[in-house]
Amino acid sequence: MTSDDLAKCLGTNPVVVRRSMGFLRQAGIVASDRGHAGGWRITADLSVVSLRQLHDALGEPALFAVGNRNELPDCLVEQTVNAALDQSFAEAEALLLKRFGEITLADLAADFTLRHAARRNQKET
Amino acid sequence: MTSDDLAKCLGTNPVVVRRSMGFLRQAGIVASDRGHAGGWRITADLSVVSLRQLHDALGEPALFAVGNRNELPDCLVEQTVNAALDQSFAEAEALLLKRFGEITLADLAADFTLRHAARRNQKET
DNA sequence: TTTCATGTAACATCAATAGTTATGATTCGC
DNA sequence: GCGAATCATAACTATTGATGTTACATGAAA
Repeated sequence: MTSDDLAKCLGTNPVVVRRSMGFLRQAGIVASDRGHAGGWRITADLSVVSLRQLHDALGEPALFAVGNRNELPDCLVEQTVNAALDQSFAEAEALLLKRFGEITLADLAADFTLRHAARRNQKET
Repeated sequence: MTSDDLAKCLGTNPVVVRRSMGFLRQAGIVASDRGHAGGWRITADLSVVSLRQLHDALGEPALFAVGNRNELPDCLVEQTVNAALDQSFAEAEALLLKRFGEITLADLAADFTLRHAARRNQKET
């Protein structure tokens, strides 16, 4: 599939698609071919690639909307609050990454198939 | 304490302080006095106010850095991905809010006291 | 009545993300 | 080989949300 077509599906720009797909290529999940009839291909086994791997491949972007203003503040109040929040966020992050690790692209494909069939049935009724 | 003094401590602007403190006042956690010798007072019992309550009082701002582009997309792929992520995020959010509910301002005050004593000892040595 | 505060609206700034344009490099079909 | 299709990438622009600022009104105390 070309970046142009993907961009249309995603409602965005082909360059934006290439930016993200480039990371997935570095991780060996997809490959790209230049020139005529080129575009993107999935190279990995869907049952092996987890959401966790995609997250890692995309540079482990921040999961939480908030974070410490300073990692090592002089202010003792700030240190105290940071410590309390760090602990809670670390637990939540660990759980989130664990769940991401349990969901593979094959799982999503299977769920998609169910949804697809359900929609088709609905149309026939 | 005045908004001006708080702003200096926080390295920000007094109006920004008032914006946030206004929410805490609505929740009954602090009170403000105008005029001479006015400013902000804590009105709640420190052992009763949890981080969860602060979070709620401040309007339950988003905890996660990512979210669904559309809540109810037509696209079946998007629906599939949303469902998978929603589940994981819901679990992580529940855990996070639970932890926030377990931490009170009194807990933070106690931890601060320890850190304060530790710093003092370090200076004496 | 002057001074010190908060309350609040309106505006400005900043940073991060997303989007765009432009150009170069590669591949395939003819 | 030539030209069209496609990715690669740098540079620039636009958008958005959070934050910061200014200005002015209101209220309370000395």
